[in-house]
Amino acid sequence: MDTNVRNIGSRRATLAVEVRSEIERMIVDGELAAGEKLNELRISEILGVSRGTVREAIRSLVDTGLIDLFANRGAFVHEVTLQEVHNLYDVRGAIFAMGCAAAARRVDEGIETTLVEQLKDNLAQMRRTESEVEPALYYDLNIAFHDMLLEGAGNPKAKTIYDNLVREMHLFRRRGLSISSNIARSIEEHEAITAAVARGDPDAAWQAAHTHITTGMARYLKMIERADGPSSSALPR
Amino acid sequence: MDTNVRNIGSRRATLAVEVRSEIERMIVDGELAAGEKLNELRISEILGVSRGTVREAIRSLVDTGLIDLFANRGAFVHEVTLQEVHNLYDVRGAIFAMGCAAAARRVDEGIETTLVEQLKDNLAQMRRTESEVEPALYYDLNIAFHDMLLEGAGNPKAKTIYDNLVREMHLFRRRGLSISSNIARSIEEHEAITAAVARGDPDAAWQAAHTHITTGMARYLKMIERADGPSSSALPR
DNA sequence: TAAATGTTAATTGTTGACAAAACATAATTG
DNA sequence: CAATTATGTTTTGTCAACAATTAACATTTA
Repeated sequence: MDTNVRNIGSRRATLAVEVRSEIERMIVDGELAAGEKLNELRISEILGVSRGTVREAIRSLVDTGLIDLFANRGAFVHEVTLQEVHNLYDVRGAIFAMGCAAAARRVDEGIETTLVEQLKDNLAQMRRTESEVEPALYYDLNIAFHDMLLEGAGNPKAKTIYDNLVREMHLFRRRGLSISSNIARSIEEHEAITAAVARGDPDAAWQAAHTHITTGMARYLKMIERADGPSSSALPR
Repeated sequence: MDTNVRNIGSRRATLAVEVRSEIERMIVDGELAAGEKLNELRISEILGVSRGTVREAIRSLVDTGLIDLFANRGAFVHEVTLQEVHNLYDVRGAIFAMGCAAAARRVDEGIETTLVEQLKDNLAQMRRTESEVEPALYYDLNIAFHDMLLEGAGNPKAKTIYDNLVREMHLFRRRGLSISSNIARSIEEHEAITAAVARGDPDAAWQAAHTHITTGMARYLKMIERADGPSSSALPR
C-alpha cells in the first residue's frame, strides 16, 4: 500500500518535528475533529513514518492543550467546552493586556521604534477591508495586529503561551469564528490600543487591550448563542 | 551493572509518565543543573527503562519550559536568564492578578464558599511562622496561599500555566530563592489580597495581587543583586 | 432481555537493533 | 604552528518486533 501516503520530510530537521507540525496542522485545519482519536498506526501509515516517530510527535503536543492523553487508551483531539472558552478568554485577556502595557512601556523607553508604524499600517489596511467584503483578509490582519503587539512586548514566553491559547480556542466547534460580527467596533478598539501604545501609556494600553478582549468574548458568545438558536441553550453534544 | 539502578514504577500508569515525573523532579531538585545535557542512554540506565521510553518522557516535557531541545544534539535543562526572570514575572503577575480577581468574583457570587476561610487560616499560620525561625514552613505556606487562589479562580488552565511559570523561574541559578527577604511585608500583601477577595471585590483583588507580584519581583531582584555583589552588575554568563 | 463472563481482534506500551549525525581527537597539510 | 582534514567514538534518530492492555464481540447465565 503506497498510495495516499504523503511522505513528508525531505531530510529537514527531524522527522518527529515535521510529523508534529503535520498533526498540528491537521487539528487546526479540522481534518482531525475535536474529540477524535489519534490512531498511531493509521497516522504513521498516512505519513509514511514509523509508529515510534508518531508517538514522539504526539507526546510533544500534549502540553499545548491541543491533545488529551489517556494511558493505554490513546490520544484524542481536545474538546473545548463553553466553560473552557470562558477560561481561555480570561487568561488570554490577562496576557494580552500585560503585553500591550509592556509594549507601550518599551515604546516610551525608545526600545520599540517600528512597532507604532506597523500598527498604524495594519489599521489603515483594516479600514480599507471594512468597505470591501473580504473576511479572510480581515482575519489575517487581525491576527497580525495581535502578533505585533505581543512581539513588541519583548516577552517571547508570553507570546508562546498566547499563541497556544488562541489555537486551543479554535478547537471550540468549527463555526465562522473570529469573523467577528462587529468589525467596525473591533477596529475602534484597535485604534484605542494603538493610540495608547503610541503615546507610551502602559495603563491606558492595558485598559484598552483588556476591554478589547472582554468585549471580543462577549461578541463571540453572543454569536454562538445566536447560531445555536434560542431553543438549544444546553451545552453541545 | 545493576547497582544504583532505581527501578521506578511498580506497574502504575505508564512507564513514560513516571519517567517524566522523575526527570521533572531531578530538574526541580537540582540534581540536573541548568544547562546540563540530558543523556538518553545514561538516564535510561539509571532508571532501568529503555531509551525510547526516556525519549518519550523528554519530549513530553519540552513545552513546559523546563527543557530545550535541539535536533540531533539532544535535550538540555533550560537556562533561565535574568531577562527571562523579568518576563516570567510579568506573565506570572498577569495571570495571578486575573486569577485573584476571578476568585473574588466567585466569592461574591457565592460559588466559592470555603476559599476565604482557607486563606485566613493560611495567614494565621504564616503570622505564627514569622516569630519562629522556620523558613521551609513559610515557603510551603506561601506556595499553598497562591495555589488556593488560583484554585479558587476556577480556571484550571490558568493554574497549569502559572505552575509551569513558577517552576521555570526556579531554574534561575540555585540560590536561597523565595525565602524572600521581607516576610513581614509579604504577609501584609497577602492580607490585602485576602481582604479584597473576602469582600468580593475583583478590582481591589487584582490590584493587590498585581502589587504583590511586582514588589515580589523587586525584592527578588534586589536579593540577586546583593548576592552578586556591587561589582558584577552585568547580566549573568 | 440484561448482566456477567470468556474469547478474539485491535491498539498502545516497551524494547533492542541499526542508521545517521555530532563530537572528540589524531593525523595531515599549507 | 594553525588550520584543516581524516578517523573513531559517542549520541541521537528511526525503525520493526514483541508484550501488555483495552475494546469489541460472542457466549453463557440469571
